[in-house]
Amino acid sequence: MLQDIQRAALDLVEEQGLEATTVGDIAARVGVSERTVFRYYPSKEHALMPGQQGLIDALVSSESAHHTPSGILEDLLAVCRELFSHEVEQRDFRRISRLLVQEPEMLRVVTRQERSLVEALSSALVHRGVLGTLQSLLIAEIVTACWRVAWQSFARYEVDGMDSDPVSLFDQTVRELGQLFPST
Amino acid sequence: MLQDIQRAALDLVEEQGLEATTVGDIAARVGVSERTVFRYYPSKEHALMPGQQGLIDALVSSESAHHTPSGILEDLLAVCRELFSHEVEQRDFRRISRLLVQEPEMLRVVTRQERSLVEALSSALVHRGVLGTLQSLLIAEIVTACWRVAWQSFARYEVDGMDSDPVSLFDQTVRELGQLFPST
DNA sequence: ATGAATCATGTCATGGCCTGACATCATTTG
DNA sequence: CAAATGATGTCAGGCCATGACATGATTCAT
Repeated sequence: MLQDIQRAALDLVEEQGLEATTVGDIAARVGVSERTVFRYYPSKEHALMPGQQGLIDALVSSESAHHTPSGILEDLLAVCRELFSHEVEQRDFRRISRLLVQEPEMLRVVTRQERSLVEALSSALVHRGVLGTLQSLLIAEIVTACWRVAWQSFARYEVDGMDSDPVSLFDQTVRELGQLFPST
Repeated sequence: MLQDIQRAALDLVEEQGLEATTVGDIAARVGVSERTVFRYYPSKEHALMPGQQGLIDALVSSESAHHTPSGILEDLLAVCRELFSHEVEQRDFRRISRLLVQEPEMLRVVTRQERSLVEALSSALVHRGVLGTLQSLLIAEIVTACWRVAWQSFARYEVDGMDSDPVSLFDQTVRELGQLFPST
């Protein structure tokens, strides 16, 4: 049912656009009542976007042998890289990616939901006891930003019909990030 | 009127919390109709948060003598640093800062609005012709993240009743950021 | 000063999102 | 078989947001 609703939601947004798609439409498409949609998803946004719980879990539960901010960041980005390559295989990841570009509002939905990621990750980092609050917050923001930028780049390629290797796209993002801070 | 509404909105959120404060409450407090509130602000969120148009304008219109990604980032962060110190002088900046910590949902409001900043800045950077799309996007995300982290840190100090120098807080954020990418 | 145009505001209606309360039906379980 | 459980529908209501239109004030040209 969860998937039925999400599929219907994505179908409808592709057909009619985001703004024109109401929860009632989605419910009707699935053949359930509007109320039922809200039983499965806390909001219309969540029905459209599966959320990043997998990413959150992976990052929060990841271990790091390093004890420096830069080492920890590196490990977290490695986790992202790994997960990103798997995500692409998910059935609806590409559809959502295309919507990210075609419906600007979708990116806001994503960004809003990613707050949970930043909050969970930063507090998990603080909890490890190695990093300060500011460092943890900063790292969580950077990791999230990387994920979003890589994803958005991937999405652009998808829409343009170009084939792209998600992993190398992620690597490129991280590489560009590193180049922003030259070794002086 | 713009300020009247915002003040009333902030007053009410401080008194009753964010969730309990309706647009009707705000309108009643100011003595206008609900409809009028929406004439001045496109949404309840905007009434609470003045938006970052000043920051957007400053960043987008800033000039940079540098032609490397790292140089441009450095200049953009300098603009932020400058603006940040001014923002703190604004009458309601501290109030909003406190709400950022006390009402978690407020941070989501901010984050959502900051999408405009990322979009405007990244497309402005692309337009300068020096940076690629991915680089521009990445820089815009980093700049925004820095602003948010510095602001959030400032807000935490505010709530804890500690005095803090916003500029040195911003500097610290940038410094920590740099340390995430060790010169190898 | 007058009449028209403009502007700010209010009122009303509507639609979409979301939640709580309760009824209903099917499934499971003892 | 009967009770408990769970999934779903129905209904009511509140809040956010927008469009259409009326009204009163202000401005401005004559």
